[in-house]
This record gives sequence, structure tokens and C-alpha cells, in this order.
Amino acid sequence: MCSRTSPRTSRTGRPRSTEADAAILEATRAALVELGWSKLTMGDVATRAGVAKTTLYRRWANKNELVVDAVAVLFDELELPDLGSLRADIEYVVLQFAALLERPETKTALMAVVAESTRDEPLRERIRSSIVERQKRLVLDGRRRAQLRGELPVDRDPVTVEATDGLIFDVIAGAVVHRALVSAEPVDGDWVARLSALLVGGLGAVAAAP
Amino acid sequence: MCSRTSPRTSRTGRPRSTEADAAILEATRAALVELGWSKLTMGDVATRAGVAKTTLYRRWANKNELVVDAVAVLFDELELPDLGSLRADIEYVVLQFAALLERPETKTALMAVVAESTRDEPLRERIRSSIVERQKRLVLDGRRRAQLRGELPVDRDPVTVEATDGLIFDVIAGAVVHRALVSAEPVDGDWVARLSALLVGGLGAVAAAP
DNA sequence: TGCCTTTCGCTACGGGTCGTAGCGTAATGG
DNA sequence: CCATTACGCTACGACCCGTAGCGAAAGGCA
Repeated sequence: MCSRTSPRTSRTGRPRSTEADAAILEATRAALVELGWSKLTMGDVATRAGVAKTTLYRRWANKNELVVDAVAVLFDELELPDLGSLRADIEYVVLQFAALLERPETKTALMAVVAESTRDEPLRERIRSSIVERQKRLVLDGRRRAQLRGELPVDRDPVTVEATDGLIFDVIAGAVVHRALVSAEPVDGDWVARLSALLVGGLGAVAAAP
Repeated sequence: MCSRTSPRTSRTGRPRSTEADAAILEATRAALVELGWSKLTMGDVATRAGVAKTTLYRRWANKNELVVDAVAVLFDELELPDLGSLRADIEYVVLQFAALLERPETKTALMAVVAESTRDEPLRERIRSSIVERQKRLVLDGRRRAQLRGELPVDRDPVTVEATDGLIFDVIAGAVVHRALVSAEPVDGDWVARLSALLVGGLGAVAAAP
């Protein structure tokens, strides 16, 4: 929501219109659905939002940053209720993440901004803090719960803990993204069942053999 | 290499310059390294290649198709020598794939064209046939070898076989891509060892419990 | 050799997007 | 009331796109 060029606690002057913020982000998502990433233009978003083009540039430096903010809020919906078992938790979060990737806004925008981020460090940081970290927290929660249930051993070495967390996250998120966007095949119950079986079995084997 | 609008066996007239083909693809890769995907322009590629801009458009309809062809040849290097064990094979192919993703050409181009392909079916098909299938074959080879060694059981159900192959491919390729481009952390020996341990253990568990 | 066909380099063009500057106006706080 | 900031609007140069039109080059074929 907050832009990079946010006036640090500007006490005086006319305040930024929060309605304009919301309208712009909403218009950006609508444009992503209708046009996709490549054909989305700043002028078109401004027109849809009923806002002058200069107002967009006062908040976001370029198209990339705008789209990240517009899509990031969709990731707020992600949650991980305790379903009683590691396997059930994995299946739930995978299906939820897949549903998010099926939406045309995220489908066309996520890969594009990640591609741009390979040459734009501030953009990468913005993606990390507003999207990636939000997903990764689910992994940490799931692992912690599994340990409380006794399904996974409690690792004492902090280095191993962090490495394993990162591995699990990259495997789950990467597999889902690759399945949905590269292989372009559905993330259905059957596939999710196979993935979770692979993960649960693999985590057990890894924990058993240090 | 061959463009979409290739003249089917044109017997008469001046033939296409193969030197121009090579120069254009080479210039495209150079432009990707220097400028990245978003700042790469057709006119710049033409200038680098010492070729008229119209010559590019005679071969490729747009930037996307050109970049796919320019990057696809890099995937020809991928190979999978028999290293004696499933785990060694996995580690080798993962490191090889990661090295490919570390190159600036592929790093900036792969995600971009995949993002574009979500709204461009012909482009998706081109990516699939010239890049994805080339990687997937390595997975099939590795699985077949592991079965010959007795490391994995020989599954009789063709539906299960295809589903498992697809799962393994999405997990491996997805995890590496996610690690390298989203998490932006190195695919080093330690990480690869953890991933292969997870996979080998998981595949064993999946095979044991149908 | 002469003819036909296709590709080549080159120039030029209309159309579109970018990102900014400048202006007058609107909305706050002191 | 005044300083300050945001807003809408217009206009602008710069850039890139993708195509058309031209004459010249390089092949096949009789």
C-alpha cells in the first residue's frame, strides 16, 4: 500500500487521497485481468481509476512497483488452519496457493515481476517483504505444528532449521508455480496428494538420517 | 532456430541467410546480458547483429519468440551421465540446471517469457517443445536408470507413471527456479544435498505406500 | 545466359507509451 | 489567512513498435 516515495510523516499540506490509492490498485487488478501484464499501461490504469496519470507517478516509480502492490493484497487471504496432521496442512496450503495462482491477475503478474526483479534490487526487496515472506510464514507455522504433534523431530541446530525451512518453502512454492505456470496443468486433488506424500515421506527420511 | 513463418521448402528465390540467423540469436543473448529482458528492443538487436530490423520481423513475429529461440539453444548443453545412483544423478542435474539459471541471459529471460506465455498459447507451445521437454527428458532418464538399478520399483500403471514423472519434474525444476530467482539464494552443494535427500527419501516412501 | 522469385538493407512513417514539466485549483495544518 | 502539499489537466520530447515501399543482391530454372 505505502509507496516507496512516501512522505515521511508529512505534517502539513493536503494529504494523499486514500480513495485514490484504493481506486488505482483496484484498477490495476482489473487491467491485469483484461489485458495481462504486457499490455497494461500506466495511462490506462489512470483512466480506469478516474485519476490523472501524474497521480500514479507520485505514488509509484514504475509499472513494476505498482503491480506488486496491487497483487500483494491478494496474498493476505492466505491462512493455515490447524487440520490435525502435517499432511492435511500441506494439502490445504498447496490448494490455497494454487487457487491464488489460478486467478488471472496473479497468473500474469507474478512471474513478470519476478523476472523484472532479477535486474532490480529494490523491486526484489519489495516482492520479498510483501509477498514471499507472507507465504513463508505459513511454512514455518506448519513445521512448528508438526513438531508439536510429534510428526517431525525438534531440530536443535539453528542452521539446519533455517536451511530446512528454506528448502521446504522453495520445494512447495516452486512445485506449485511450476505446475501451474510452466507445465500449465491443473493443481488438483490427485496431484496435491502425490506431492504431500512425497514431502511427508521425504521429511521423515531426512529427519531420520542427519 | 526455425521461425514460425518458415517458408515450407521454398525451392526458388534467394535463400535465408544462415549467418544472419546465428548473428541475430547471438546478438539477442548479448543484449539480454547487457540490458535484460525489459530493456531489450528489436532495433537494438538488429543493430548488434549488423542486420536490418525488417530482417528480424521476417523470421520472428515478436520479441517473445525471438528470445525463446535465443535461449533455447543453451538448454542443449543439459545432459545426464550415469553416476551410479539416483541421488548422484539428481544432484548432478540440479547443479547443472542451476548453473544454467545463474547465467544472466536465462535468468532474465526465462521467467519473462513464461509470464508472457500465460496469455499467448503459441508462445507456450514453443517454450514447451524447445525448453521444457528438453529438461523433462532428463527426469525420465534418471527415473528409468533408478528402476534398472533397483532403487525404485517398476510401476505398471501407466497413469501413475506419468503422474509421478510430472510430479518429480515440477518439484525439481520448480524448486531450483524458486530458489534461484524468487528466494535469490545460491544453489550450492549443501542445498542440493538436502533437496536430493528429500527427494530420494520421498520417492522411496511414495513407492512403498501406493 | 536471361528470367523469376525471394531475401536483403535502407528509409520513412503513423501510432502508441513513457515519464516529466508547468499551471491553476483544492485541501489540509498552523 | 498563509504556507504547504496533492490534485487534475495539458502538452511535450523521447523512445519503440511494426509495416510499407524501394532498389539491389542471390539463388533456381529453362
